[in-house]
Amino acid sequence: MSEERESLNFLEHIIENDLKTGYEKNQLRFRFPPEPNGYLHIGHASSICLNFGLGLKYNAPVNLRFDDTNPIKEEQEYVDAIKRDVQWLGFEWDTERYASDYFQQLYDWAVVLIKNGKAYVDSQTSEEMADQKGTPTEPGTESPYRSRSVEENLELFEGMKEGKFAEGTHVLRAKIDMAAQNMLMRDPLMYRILHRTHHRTDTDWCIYPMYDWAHGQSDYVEQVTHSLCTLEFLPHRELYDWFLDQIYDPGKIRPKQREFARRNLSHTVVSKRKLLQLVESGVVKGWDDPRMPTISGLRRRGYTPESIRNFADTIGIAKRENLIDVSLLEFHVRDHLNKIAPRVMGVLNPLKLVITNYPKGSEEWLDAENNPEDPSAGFRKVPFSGELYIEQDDFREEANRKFFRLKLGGEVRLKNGYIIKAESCTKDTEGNIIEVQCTYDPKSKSGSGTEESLRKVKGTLHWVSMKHAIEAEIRLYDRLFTDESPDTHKDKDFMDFINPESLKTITGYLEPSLKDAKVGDRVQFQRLGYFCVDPDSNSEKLVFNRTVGLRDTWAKILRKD
RNA sequence: UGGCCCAUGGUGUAAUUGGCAACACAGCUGGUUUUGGUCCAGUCGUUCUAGGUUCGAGUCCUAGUGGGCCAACCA
Repeated sequence: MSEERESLNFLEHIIENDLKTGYEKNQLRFRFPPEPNGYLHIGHASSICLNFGLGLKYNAPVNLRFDDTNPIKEEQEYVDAIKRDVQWLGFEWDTERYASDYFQQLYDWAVVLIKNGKAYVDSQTSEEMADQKGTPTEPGTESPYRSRSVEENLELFEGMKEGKFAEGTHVLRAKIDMAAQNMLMRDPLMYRILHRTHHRTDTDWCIYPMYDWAHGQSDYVEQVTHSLCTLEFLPHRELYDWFLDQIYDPGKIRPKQREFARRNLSHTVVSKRKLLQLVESGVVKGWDDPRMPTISGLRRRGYTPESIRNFADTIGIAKRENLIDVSLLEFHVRDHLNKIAPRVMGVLNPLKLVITNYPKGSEEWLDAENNPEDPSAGFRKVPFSGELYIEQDDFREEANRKFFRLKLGGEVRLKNGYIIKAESCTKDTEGNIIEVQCTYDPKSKSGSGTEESLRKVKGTLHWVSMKHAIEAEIRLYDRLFTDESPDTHKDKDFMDFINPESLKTITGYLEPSLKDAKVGDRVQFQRLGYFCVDPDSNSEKLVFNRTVGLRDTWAKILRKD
């Protein structure tokens, strides 16, 4: 047995340390806190895997908490989509929570702050307050309303809550320090007036807490021990702690905010605003377009939850800037699909192949192994006949020794079938090859055990019988952007890097066993890649998405030459 | 022109906390193979710079360089 020490990421080190110096293991608690204002993407997946992964590792509960403090942007539709995505990834939350569950508690605590002289109602415009904020190098100036009496503040705040004031007329601010180095400590807003309908509290409230006032207190209510967020919230930590100081009961768990660097994936964007722009501009067909880095897009593309979890585990977590190559994500989906996807044959760029010595009009059904990686997957039958389709790329009139495929006078095996030899080909008036004529060796049938069947030939081609083939729409996807980091160029917009060839739709010819394929089924088209059945399929027509191509050594050789 | 955070092979992340810099991916070479897939073996390549502390520094200190973040009634 290996005695290798398990390597920990920096957050696990923090937790281990906390376990040594204070917390009991059974006190640990985490949370994943999405705002329900958009769809989850691969970056969220990483955060989900981090938080729920820690929950699994330490056998600690993880809450799913919706950070729903802004009724202008948040909708039930997003709540539903987020829950579906987290579940699909394979995680179970302990309890489903909402920041809006705590609106009353938050209000009560705000009253405490006012009574303690730690918060006040400001009645200036947002422009005036912005002017007084100062800059990172100059201190701000205090609001003329900063010294209102506790009684007046209480009355105004209650009035705000009762809906007596119009939006924008008053806010509640924490009274901290207008000269603080940290801009967030310069009397940050705690509440604003919003006469809006909230997806859960309806019209119960016309004041809504700001993120900083809601998040840490929600962690505290839930007794979350480690509140993990991305690096841009680092300056918020001081405020997070200040707010907790105002309400903290020493007998309870005091949550800690810790920050990690968000994972950036190459050749894509993940900001909700930019994703929305892709949808609204029609570059993609929707949030779940298979080219989108959303979880719903990846799901539709054919990614498995396992592959995404493995990806997240592999890339780890740290505090430095990063750009993870999308090929690593592709590696993980291939790795998983290789183990589970049944093999089938399909031809995407058909070239007619005629076997001149095959008995006219006859056919036979050959045995084909479903998955060499999984013997228990068994075998199926595929029909063979004298007229087949092969890939155009698999035939050349002449070629050098590196070309393992079919060339005139050369031999090749048809997968699960016979060894054939190309004798001649036919061209159209423009010189394009439109048909290949060949002969086959009847004794070379796969699996027959004959001497001829055991002959080694250099290449093996996939094929389908023309007569038995079923047609399907095949959607071939490529990266959405031509640049590895499209939204980091100062002089160019990310939309300038849209890959015009991110989607190619063609007709493919598939073996008939695919007739009963169901939406979501994942298969490997042998020698081509992994494909899955798209929800656009119906009883008339099958639609396949290419999840990812197979590793292609031949393409690499071609590139080098 | 203030403060804070970060810096390890091409990419991402580790390094038993100051003790022989490693793992995955990518690359390259070869082998197996009825998928130019998978699998197997091998190989290339790393601590931003300059000082300092120390028997010993990727790790600690100082300075520099480079990158990121900070002035929404967003989260």
